[in-house]
Amino acid sequence: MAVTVACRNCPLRQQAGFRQNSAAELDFIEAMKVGHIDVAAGRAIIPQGDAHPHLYTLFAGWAFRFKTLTDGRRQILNLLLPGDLIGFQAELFDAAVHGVEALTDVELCVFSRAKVWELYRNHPELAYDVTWLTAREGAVVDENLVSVGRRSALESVAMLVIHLHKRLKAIGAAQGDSFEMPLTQEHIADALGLSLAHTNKTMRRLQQLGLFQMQGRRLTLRNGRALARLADFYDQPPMRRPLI
Amino acid sequence: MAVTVACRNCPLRQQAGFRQNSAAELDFIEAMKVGHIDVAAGRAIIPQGDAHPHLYTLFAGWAFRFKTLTDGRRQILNLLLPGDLIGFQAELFDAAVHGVEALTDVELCVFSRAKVWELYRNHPELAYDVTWLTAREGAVVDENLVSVGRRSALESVAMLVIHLHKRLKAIGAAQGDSFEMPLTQEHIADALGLSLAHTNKTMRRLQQLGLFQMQGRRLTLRNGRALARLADFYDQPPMRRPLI
DNA sequence: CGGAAGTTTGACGTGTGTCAATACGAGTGG
DNA sequence: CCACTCGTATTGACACACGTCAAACTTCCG
Repeated sequence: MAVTVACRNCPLRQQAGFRQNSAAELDFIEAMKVGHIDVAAGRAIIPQGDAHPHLYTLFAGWAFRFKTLTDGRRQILNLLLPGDLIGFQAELFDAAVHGVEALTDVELCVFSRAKVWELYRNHPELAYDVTWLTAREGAVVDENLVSVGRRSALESVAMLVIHLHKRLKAIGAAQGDSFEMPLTQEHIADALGLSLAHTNKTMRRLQQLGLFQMQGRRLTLRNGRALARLADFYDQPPMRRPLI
Repeated sequence: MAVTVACRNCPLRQQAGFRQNSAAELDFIEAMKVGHIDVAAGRAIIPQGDAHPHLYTLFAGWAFRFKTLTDGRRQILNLLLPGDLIGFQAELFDAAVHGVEALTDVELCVFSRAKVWELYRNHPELAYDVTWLTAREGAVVDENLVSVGRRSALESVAMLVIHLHKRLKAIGAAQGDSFEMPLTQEHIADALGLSLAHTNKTMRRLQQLGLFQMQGRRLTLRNGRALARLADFYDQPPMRRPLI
């Protein structure tokens, strides 16, 4: 069960990589927040095609955005981690053109759609943050698109592992070179545009090569350098909000 | 040569799908605009990895965002058409993590990065538009990712053709069922994650099936319904800005 | 006319998909 | 504590969509 905390004391804000908000902003955020809900692993947060979604922030757990074709083929667009915004595209457009599903049990902060405009009018710093978060999500999708389109299966999985590790480190959810890994091989396949069987063989090979290791649901990097070389991943400096 | 027009008279604004701006907004936009430049087809608008890019609006012509791996493999992330914003991610992050290249000869409106913050502070409607444009670009990338990851070559090309036609119609750049098509088969291959040879065979096949036709650089839809069925494309209502 | 850029085609190889069987691990109920 | 079950992981045999390579052809343009 979630222990509801005032936004000003939100543990996410303590993390490096989160901007310090002013008192006025925190007041507004708390006024805009209308609830805090739990969603069980595997349940929909926003059904694909839904017309009147809410606006959320992912407080705890993992989720993912996806699209499915009518015959059932599914593409995972990107993974959502604590601190990510959910449902803003649906706010902007008429209906959600993608679905969002909880990957683990998840806690969401619910915000009032009605106050979005007030946010833009009275809190430009927050408006800027919203744009920033939207663009950052886009950058993640871009990177995934390169994997799916131009990397081999081996390279794609290497990229996924190293990229995940980097994101988790940034929010303090990695322990050194290892982290909790709730993704099923089917999720990985759907994220990378691969089949389940081939995903399995590829992960197996990367582990035999000594690049990483899985013990239960915990993934440990064994040779980050080699993974990065394989994935053609040169670390960017972490993304910072430039204004403010 | 471009005939520079005051933003208030910008022909793009006449198109359906563009929001009406207030006089104050138009004043601000004109003050923020610092130039109007031409870029020849094939030249870089923003080099991949550049640190201090400008902020642009695509006024005329086509461009595309892309990423390349160090060994030269290239993935086109999405196509940019008149009215699209260019260089905003680079404004938000430390450096452009992707490149932008002119596909045809292109005209760009150049805007002052220094005034972005003023835009957010004094013109929330415009700030909202910026977020909206960012999210809409994301939606296009999402759709492309589904093609690359989960559609066959035949389906992907069908999707590209029909999606392009839809976007061009929305900005008045299509003539009925046909439009000017500056993409080279190599561009299409790089956008869809295919090889050049296979892209050619696939396009050839779709034409033999009577789904579309190319005469020189002009593409004409011959059976939009069948294309849509192949691509599993159900038309969404056009995206509208909800506020204001 | 010559050359560069783009398109088309064919022969051939392979990375990845498909299908199907088996093994594993964690719950659940007897 | 043992079946049983269900989701997940693993593996092998086989097929095919797509990649690679290479050559010719077509268009355009300086």
